[in-house]
Amino acid sequence: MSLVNELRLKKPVKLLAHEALLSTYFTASCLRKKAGHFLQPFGLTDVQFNLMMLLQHQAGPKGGLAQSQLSDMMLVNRANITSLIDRMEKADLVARTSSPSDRRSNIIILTSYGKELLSQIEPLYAKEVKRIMDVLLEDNQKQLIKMLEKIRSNISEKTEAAK
Amino acid sequence: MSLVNELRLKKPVKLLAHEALLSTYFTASCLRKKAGHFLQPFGLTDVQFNLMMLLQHQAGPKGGLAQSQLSDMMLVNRANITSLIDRMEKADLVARTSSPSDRRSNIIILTSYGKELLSQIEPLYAKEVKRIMDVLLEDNQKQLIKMLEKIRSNISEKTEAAK
DNA sequence: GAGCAATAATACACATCTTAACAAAATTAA
DNA sequence: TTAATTTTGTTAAGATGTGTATTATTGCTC
Repeated sequence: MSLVNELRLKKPVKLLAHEALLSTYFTASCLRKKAGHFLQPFGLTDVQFNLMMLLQHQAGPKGGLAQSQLSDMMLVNRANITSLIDRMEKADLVARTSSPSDRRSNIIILTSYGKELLSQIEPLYAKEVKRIMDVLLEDNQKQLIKMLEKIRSNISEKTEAAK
Repeated sequence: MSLVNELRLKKPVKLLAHEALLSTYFTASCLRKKAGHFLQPFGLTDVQFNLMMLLQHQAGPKGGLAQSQLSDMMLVNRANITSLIDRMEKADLVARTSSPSDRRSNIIILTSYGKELLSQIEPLYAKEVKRIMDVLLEDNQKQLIKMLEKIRSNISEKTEAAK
């Protein structure tokens, strides 16, 4: 089913480039919604899960990531991370620890509950991601990644949020 | 530059399918940010602009679209449209009119200011969309659209928000 | 070393999104 | 036709996103 049908549009999108943009936009929206529903039974949002995955797989040797690193890796504003960590700390998913080398910086780590919960969800999540993406052959997935990369490289403000 | 570099990740994404998902997600995020910055000088957000485009190009013969139609076309919840229209009405971009055939329904139309503003922005917007997407050949854009369509078709809850 | 610019986190105001609960109106069914 | 169901829009609570301003620290420069 095409975008026009899925969105119940009455008329086709005139500009191919615009349809490509809208497709990207709405596909991401669908993926986020799907992730949200998948994670709801575990009491997590997609954003919270992504943050926990970063802590699990991208943390340095000492463990944990600074809030500024998290905002870079999630392409969101720093201000955003503050309230996100507030909520996740309240839910005992992560904890703020102080950095020995920089007193301005908070190093965020997974709590034992956070680790436990993540280890429970992650294999199921990976399986579902594979299921969804495996409508495309591996080569096509690689091609998709390349094409999206080209598009991003052509947007001047791609790192704007990392400020 | 690859996703891993753009997000300053320390380690590669292990699962190809997951990288494809994240690529889609972050590319959409970049496109939205770009649109937001492009529209800021005109006093519009990307969401408001998209809604105005729908009113301009998807309205029925009588002109205007019901809030429920807008929520379908934007893949967002109905509750969302209420406050969005509130803000846009306050900014004199659109107006609520009553439907002659259904007293529950509001038909949303562009104000003359909204029309004027849109006609000013639209050609510039189209030009910029073309500029961004034309890093891909037409055939590649079509292929991208097809691949994303396949992915969406494989997500069970793709129309969930249209409820 | 003193002063200044950059960086990390926070606070605030506001836009956008979700779900759930509600009232009013339209539609379907018995 | 009456009753049950569905649809439309609104409200409220809460999560996520933006930009701007502020505070505390760090690092650079002279």
